Amino acid sequence: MFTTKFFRDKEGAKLELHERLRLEAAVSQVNQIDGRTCFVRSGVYLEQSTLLLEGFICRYVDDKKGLRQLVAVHVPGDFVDLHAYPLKRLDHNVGTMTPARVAIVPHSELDDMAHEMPKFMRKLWFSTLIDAAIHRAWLFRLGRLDAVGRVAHFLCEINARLKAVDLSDGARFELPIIQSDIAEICGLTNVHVNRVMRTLREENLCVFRSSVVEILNLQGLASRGQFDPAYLYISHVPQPSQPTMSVKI
Amino acid sequence: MFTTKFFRDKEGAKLELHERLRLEAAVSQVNQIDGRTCFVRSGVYLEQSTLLLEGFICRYVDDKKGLRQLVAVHVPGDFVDLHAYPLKRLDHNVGTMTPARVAIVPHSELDDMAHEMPKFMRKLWFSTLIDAAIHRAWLFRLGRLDAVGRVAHFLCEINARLKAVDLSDGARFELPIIQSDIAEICGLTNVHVNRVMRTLREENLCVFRSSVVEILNLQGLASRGQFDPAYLYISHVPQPSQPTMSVKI
DNA sequence: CGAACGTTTGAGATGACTCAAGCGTTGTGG
DNA sequence: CCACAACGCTTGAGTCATCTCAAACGTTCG
Repeated sequence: MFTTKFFRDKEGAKLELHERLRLEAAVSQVNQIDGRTCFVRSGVYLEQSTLLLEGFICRYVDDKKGLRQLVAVHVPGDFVDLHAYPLKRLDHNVGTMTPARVAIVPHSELDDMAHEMPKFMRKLWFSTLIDAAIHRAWLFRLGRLDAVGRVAHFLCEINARLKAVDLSDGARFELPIIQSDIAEICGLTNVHVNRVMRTLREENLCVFRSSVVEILNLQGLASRGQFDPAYLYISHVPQPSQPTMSVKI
Repeated sequence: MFTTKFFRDKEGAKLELHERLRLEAAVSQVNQIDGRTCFVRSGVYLEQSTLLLEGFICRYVDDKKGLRQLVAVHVPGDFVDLHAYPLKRLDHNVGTMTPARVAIVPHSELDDMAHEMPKFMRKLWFSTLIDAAIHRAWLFRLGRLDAVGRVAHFLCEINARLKAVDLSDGARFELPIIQSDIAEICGLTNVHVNRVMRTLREENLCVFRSSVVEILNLQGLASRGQFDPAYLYISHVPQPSQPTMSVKI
């Protein structure tokens, strides 16, 4: 089933079975895409959106020197460019980070579903708002955290999101990306990301080797990255057993 | 009329007159709020949203030292926390930057409008997606620009947004905020923002004094901040140069 | 007039960057 | 099956942007 991961564990907005089935039926095709391939260009008119089934996809903006800033990373179950349904043209590019399997949903099908199931539309809207909430967490990360904190925050986020779709056991998961990807996510250079990873290793917080992330001290890593998963709106997340660090303001 | 500025000039999603009138009718009250006041706290259950009529409002996240990262700035005409309609609880705080006049719209009214005018709901969705697009531009700003670029980018954005609601003549506008606000927006210290403002002044790009921004060289400022207004989805903005066609990243 | 607040400037510290080189792994073609 | 190229990781040394701390200055307002 294509949609088993979509909206899994979303607080207050789970999909009904009939919604899930209708969405399944709306899938026009399933594609395999090579790794590191851009498949949606900024500014192009779109009539379909992409549900990610397997692999990792990112959204990014190019600067004038050709460097990239990633603005989102997507994990299986994410409706990657659902916002293209109302927007029609995106302000950024979308590409795979790894080989990926995706399900294509034509916007015309979403139109039909909007008539049939207005409540479902609300849930799709909700889904795009979670992406926006993640953007805000990323803004906090870039604006207020130092290099180690940024990487720690990112790893905590991905761990939480992968756990929600059973792709992390809560402390260990596959993440087939390279250090320069993390640099493009965290607004750092790849050289510095390398030093950050060493720091995380030396502080026994986290190890990232051969595409596997192993979190050795989840609470410590979360504290280092000031990570609070509330913005992910995942059900049953034990609320931030807050890092016990009272700090004088 | 409360809604004259809302969705003004939005590309491909202008409001019909009857939609505008219905929204007017949905306003339950109009409030005046003091400057620098938080009026929506992160995590609190909400049953209404806020349309900004006059003044400036921001959304922000606190870090553990009590420092703030602004994640959005709103200008008159913005439906500030419309995303609270589907989300119900926000992941951030909302507060005024200046004294502000706001119109309150109960979510129950939006429910009614959803039944009466499904197309209007689509436009509200669209509106929240523009906020997300702005988040992405801010991510680019923080991740890829240096201090001068960040401030330049921000000033270009505010200029463009204020111009769309007739609060900038395209080069000069009131912005009653202080340098530390810009610091909290751009992920810098207020001391450094001060030096950046001097640089912009010395390079004859822009002057910011007594709450007035005067852009002396719009093109130069945009170039310094790598600003491309496409993400604002404003009608009749001269479209940017389009992307290249290579596919492999 | 004085207090509060915001701006400006200086000097020194530091975190992240740049450039450069070496190392390890993987995949491939001779 | 080895050699080598390509790629990613690691480390070092020097530079630079931004931060921190500190002080002075300007403006507003009670």
